[in-house]
Amino acid sequence: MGRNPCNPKDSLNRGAWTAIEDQILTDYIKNHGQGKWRLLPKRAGLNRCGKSCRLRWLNYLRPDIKRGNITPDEEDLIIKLHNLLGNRWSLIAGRLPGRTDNEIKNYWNSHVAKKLQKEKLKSATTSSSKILAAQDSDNKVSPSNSRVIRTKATRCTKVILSKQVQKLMAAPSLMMTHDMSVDVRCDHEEKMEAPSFVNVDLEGNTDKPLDCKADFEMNDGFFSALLNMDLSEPSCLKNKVEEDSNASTSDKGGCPHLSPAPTLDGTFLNVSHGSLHGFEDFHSMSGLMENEFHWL
DNA sequence: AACATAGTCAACCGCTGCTCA
DNA sequence: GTGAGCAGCGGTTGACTATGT
Repeated sequence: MGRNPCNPKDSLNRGAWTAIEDQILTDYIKNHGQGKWRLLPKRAGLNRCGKSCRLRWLNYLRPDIKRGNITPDEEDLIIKLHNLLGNRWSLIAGRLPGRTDNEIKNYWNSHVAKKLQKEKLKSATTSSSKILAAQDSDNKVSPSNSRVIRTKATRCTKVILSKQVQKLMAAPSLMMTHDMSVDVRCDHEEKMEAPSFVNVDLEGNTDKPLDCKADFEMNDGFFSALLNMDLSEPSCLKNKVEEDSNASTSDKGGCPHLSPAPTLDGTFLNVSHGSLHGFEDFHSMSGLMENEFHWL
């Protein structure tokens, strides 16, 4: 299935790129743009496979690449993002301008992982930290306990909504704003008249009561709010029902507010004005995504 | 100086998911 | 609905460099 674009038997150049090859590739992409990587080597006159060209450009030659030491701020962000996203290096890199997934992956493996391991060892030796270390260890052993959200792509994909969710969507506390648009499509299309799309208005009202499939499109504001959450701050994860109901639009900083929403297995997702509302905690959000919503 | 070991990072490999015919 | 072609992702490898003995 379109595999093996770089056949080792081909007499293509392999290994480190020369300055001349770099120049040829850079010139070609400047003139013709990137993409069509398979055709690029032939057209540019490079004796490389397209995959290799793509990698070289994305990880090394791109003009917007920031090279050099990872700053402490960046490292802090990498750790937070890794805590949230796991080994989704591409997603993590997307939040660090100028950094590539390969660079972050390498940095993680050679610096951060070891550093964290050392810290863990150190803390494990002190009696007061033993419990925390054990909890951390448990999280690693059991993915189901992890706070890592198993998203799979930079854009959100199909979501299956059950009848239960349909009912919840009719609840006024699920607010679909400009930050999150939803197309809901019925799974039982054959029983329905065309068009098969179900309208969901800003109040969450729907006109079809069946199991549905939705396309979620979340903009940067939504995702930023998610990523900017301080996961170490328990107050971010507690329900602030009264506070939120009184001042739902007075967000300051990255700690999302919560709304008194109905629950799916005790959880609910609410999105409003670029902030993220309504998580009981991240366990529940993981549960929401993995069980009721099919993110994977 | 010579060798061994550890660390770093560019590049490769195999796979998945998306698009399109 | 199916399969080919492709881009992109994450894990791994291996060349190179730095440091220690």
